Amino acid sequence: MKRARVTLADVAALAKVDRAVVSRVVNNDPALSIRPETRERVLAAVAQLGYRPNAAARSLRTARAHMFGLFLPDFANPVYAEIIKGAEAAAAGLGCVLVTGSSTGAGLGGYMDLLGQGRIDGLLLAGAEGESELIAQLDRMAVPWIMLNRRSPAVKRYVILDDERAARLAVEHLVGLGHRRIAHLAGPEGADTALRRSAGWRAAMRDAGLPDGPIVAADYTPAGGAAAMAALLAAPEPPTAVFVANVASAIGAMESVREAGLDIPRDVSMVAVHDLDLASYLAPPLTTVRMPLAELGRRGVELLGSLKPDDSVAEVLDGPIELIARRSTAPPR
Amino acid sequence: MKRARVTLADVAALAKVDRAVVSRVVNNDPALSIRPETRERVLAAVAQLGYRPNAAARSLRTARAHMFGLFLPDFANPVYAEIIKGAEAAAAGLGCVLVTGSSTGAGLGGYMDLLGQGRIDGLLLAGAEGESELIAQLDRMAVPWIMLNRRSPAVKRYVILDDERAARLAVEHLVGLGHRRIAHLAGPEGADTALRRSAGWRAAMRDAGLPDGPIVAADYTPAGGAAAMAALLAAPEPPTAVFVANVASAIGAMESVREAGLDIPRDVSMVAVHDLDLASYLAPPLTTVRMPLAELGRRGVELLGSLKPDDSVAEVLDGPIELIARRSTAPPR
DNA sequence: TGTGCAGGCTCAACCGATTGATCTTGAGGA
DNA sequence: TCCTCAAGATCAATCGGTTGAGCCTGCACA
Repeated sequence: MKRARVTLADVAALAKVDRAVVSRVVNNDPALSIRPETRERVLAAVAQLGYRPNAAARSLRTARAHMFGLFLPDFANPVYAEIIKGAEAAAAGLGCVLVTGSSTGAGLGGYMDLLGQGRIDGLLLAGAEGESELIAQLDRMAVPWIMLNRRSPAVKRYVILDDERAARLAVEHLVGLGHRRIAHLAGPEGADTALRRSAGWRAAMRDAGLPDGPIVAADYTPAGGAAAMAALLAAPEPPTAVFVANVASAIGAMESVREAGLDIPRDVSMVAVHDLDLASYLAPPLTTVRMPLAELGRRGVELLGSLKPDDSVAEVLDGPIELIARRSTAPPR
Repeated sequence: MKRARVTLADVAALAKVDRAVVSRVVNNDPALSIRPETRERVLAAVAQLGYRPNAAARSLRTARAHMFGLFLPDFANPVYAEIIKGAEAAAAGLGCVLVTGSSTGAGLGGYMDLLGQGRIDGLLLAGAEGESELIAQLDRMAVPWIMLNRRSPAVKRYVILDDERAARLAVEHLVGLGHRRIAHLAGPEGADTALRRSAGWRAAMRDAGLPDGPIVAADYTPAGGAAAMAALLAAPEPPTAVFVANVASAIGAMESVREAGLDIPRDVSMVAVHDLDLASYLAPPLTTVRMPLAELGRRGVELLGSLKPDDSVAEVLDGPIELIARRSTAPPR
């Protein structure tokens, strides 16, 4: 294993020019006027030595890290995988990489401690955890941040999806099939996405001239969904359809329906927010509303890259939202 | 939003000491002898100004980035989520953060280009993509690397799990239930994990005095599993049980069984490698073999942190491997 | 009174790239 | 012949921490 550690100076020596020239050639400095043959010599030296600029030195001098942070609750939730993909691609487009951190580690505070000063050019906060103390700390550290799919209480710094519309699509689908008693298996209390989806459900029910059905809150996990669904089914007059706020909960909810000896969609129709590959392989294949999650990650990075420090952002991302009808929804009996 | 940019010099000025003292206090340099009251003054100044060391400057001087890379095929596969969690926790324990990259972006080559020189102290390569060209490049860049759950062809630099044992456990479970025609829905051809799991299956069959059943290769995806399972079922004498090399494939395989009008476990028993939360919520709940995936990530980081550059590692991780019996396995009819 | 020594700090070089300022050379014009 | 100017390249300060070497001061001991 050869240990190289090639620096600007090495390249400069080989090309017989000053380090400054090499730097300017490497960075394509438009202010540089140089003879073509000199440029060739430099590029040849770069190639021959396999030179790559030292990230730390560059960051130190330019005060740009070429790195974005992405903090999320849990890698195990495939919904975040989509967001990561979009963010990663956008970052790569800007010549940057992504550092990811999750709440399953030391939490946002611990994560920021590990990062230290100036390691990232901006931070994306996906999902939960909006502790304003930490936000204040981010501001003190001069790190631009944006919340993804979650509004910040104080400052306008977020990109969200049109969850209300997603909910409407889902409910309208159920109404169109003839359902009238449509329950809502909502997200965790206080979660912003949960609120927006609930609002959409309520609005759509009203528009259809239907009374609000029962609503139960649950974590965005299979276990949470299972418990909540059991509660809904235990009611004296159970719903004929359920609008589930998240596909992870829906997976658990389906299990509860089976446990209760009922059939989807014969006894209960089910539609959930967020489309995953997995949805088509569930039993029965789950009807979902596809949301532009990758787009959300992409846009977040894009904004971090272009935003001025004190600008506020309050964007409802205008991506395709569509109902993917599968076999978990059917007319009521 | 206040923009601070507090440096060592600011702290030193406030505490009326030299920058060197502040640096040594902050880093708990044992070689420093200092009066307690001075130390107090320094710490007070640090706290008052909210000083945090600049990561770039520190990296530049010490040639340590306090950052590890983790490259994986796809964030959407929950198996990698487990590995990430373990790696993240271990990195945090070493005071480091994790940069993740995936093949869905620009690939390993592009990822390394983005990282540049000296940004990471080591790289974990999870899953596929073992192009030796890139490995050579890593060596040139003096980046220690380790493959996770995949052996490298040339150099001994890997940590793997005991996939052969996992396969044995699965097959023995099926044999114990009375199955004799046990098929294998293997991983992608050439994948190292696939080979090891196949070997385990073959060995366990032999030990049980059974002839090898049919074997079909598939991607570690639901779609791959579905296609492969369909092929197995189309055989003149279909198996009564299937050992599936990966839980993602199993999800697709289950769907194929249902499509064929058959029942799990009445007509076909199924057991898959890797336990996920999700497995208990499938229909029926899937019997799996739990592997210490988080442990794998943890150990990878640990080795990166302690390994000397040219050491070789060839470790079979000794973590708990256990069969989680659920309802997808039963005696044959 | 001088010497030795250690405790407690300070000095300053260095890591590697960037970038505004400056120098050199040769051509063209007066 | 002298001056101007621009192309083409170099100089050197700078980013913020780290760290080995060195500098004071005061005390102990002879």
